[in-house]
Amino acid sequence: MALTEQLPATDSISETILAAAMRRFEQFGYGKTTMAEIAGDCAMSAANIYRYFDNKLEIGAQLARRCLAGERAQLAEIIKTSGPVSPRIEAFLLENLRYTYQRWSQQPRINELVEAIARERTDVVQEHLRIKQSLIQGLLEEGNASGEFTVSDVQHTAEAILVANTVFDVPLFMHLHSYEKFEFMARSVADLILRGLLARPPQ
Amino acid sequence: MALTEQLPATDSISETILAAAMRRFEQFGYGKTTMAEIAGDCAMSAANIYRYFDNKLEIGAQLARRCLAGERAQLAEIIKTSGPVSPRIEAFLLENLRYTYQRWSQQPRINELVEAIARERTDVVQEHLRIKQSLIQGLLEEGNASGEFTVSDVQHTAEAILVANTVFDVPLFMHLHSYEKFEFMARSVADLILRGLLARPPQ
DNA sequence: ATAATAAATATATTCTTGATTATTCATAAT
DNA sequence: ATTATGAATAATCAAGAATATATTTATTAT
Repeated sequence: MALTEQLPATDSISETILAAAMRRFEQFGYGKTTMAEIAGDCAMSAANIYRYFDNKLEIGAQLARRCLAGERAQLAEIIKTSGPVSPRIEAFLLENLRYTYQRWSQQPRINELVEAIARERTDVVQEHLRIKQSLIQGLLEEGNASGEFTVSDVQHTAEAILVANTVFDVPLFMHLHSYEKFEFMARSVADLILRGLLARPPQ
Repeated sequence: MALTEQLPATDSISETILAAAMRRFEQFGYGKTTMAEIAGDCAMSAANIYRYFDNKLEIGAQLARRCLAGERAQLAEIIKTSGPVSPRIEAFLLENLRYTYQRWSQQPRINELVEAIARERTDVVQEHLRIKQSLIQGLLEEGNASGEFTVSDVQHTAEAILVANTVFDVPLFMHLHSYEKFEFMARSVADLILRGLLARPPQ
């Protein structure tokens, strides 16, 4: 299984538009940025943007996709180290939390973008979750192969692990606790799950 | 540990007001119900309600507390059966989901009340979670006593179980999947957790 | 043909203002 | 004293006009 995903081919004008939009979204937010402003930054008319993107939401969706792909690249980086799988699963889940929290607290504008997309472009988020699930699935398979785990249904187990970590994945919850508290809870959940995954000696 | 909670002492006029408010909230929702209407139903002036409740939100909070207490009573009912603890934990988590889903789909008005309270009276929800956690804690202790589990830190484990089930507890997520899908996922998560809780034979 | 635009239209947002409603208070009834 | 109210005030909501913005279309330039 390839851990590095393929990016779609890109043409230069689309890229220019995306870059301009990203700068605006970062600084002023998705809602406050107008098509005219993005166009102005690219020295073109607003109408011309529509030759490259269906609409504003599609620009947002493409940027959100990249943002989420970056997050997954970071996660993929973490788990591709060698050694036992358990600590890598824990590291994966903790990194996932770290990313959610820091985007929520440090990049509220980007977060606003991601939330808007989550609301109106469910497909983007679902793709993200699907790929994250496949990353976990890979880890489970690796653990099975090495004898560390004996997971019979890697697909549904990976899904369950993801679902159990929902609270660490949704910015909406981040205001409820301090980062330290969340980190503690994520460790607890990870440990709880890992205890169940570890292979048992035949009874 | 007492499984039945103590309700606060109540006087009759407060009860009349609460009952009228509940009928209105059920039928028309929290937002659309006015203090004047509640007062009218009780044949009193709106001003008089303020002799019994601080404000409208407090009426909503008290009703929400009762609603959540009813939910917990149902959960307590389920887990007080005898026999092995594992299936009772699973039943607890499934019942928790069932309650969330059916309130979301069948009683949208009541749900609106609970959501308003969740937003503006965090304390009510936190108390609910605290007591649910203590219910799970009781199960873990029971499992430890019977030798079914070997859980070293029942408090934090109970918290982790609750946190891992967040998605089944928040109405906001209910639109994402069918009930059947949620039920399947809740089973997966429960099984994942239970595998880790079960006592291992000494290695 | 392709790329781009200005002008036209449709959609969404903001703002204003009037009405509704929550809450308080001074006063009356018991 | 206690219970209750009508009237006053403050806060919120809702409807609609005005504005701003997204998107489409007809046209121009290359």
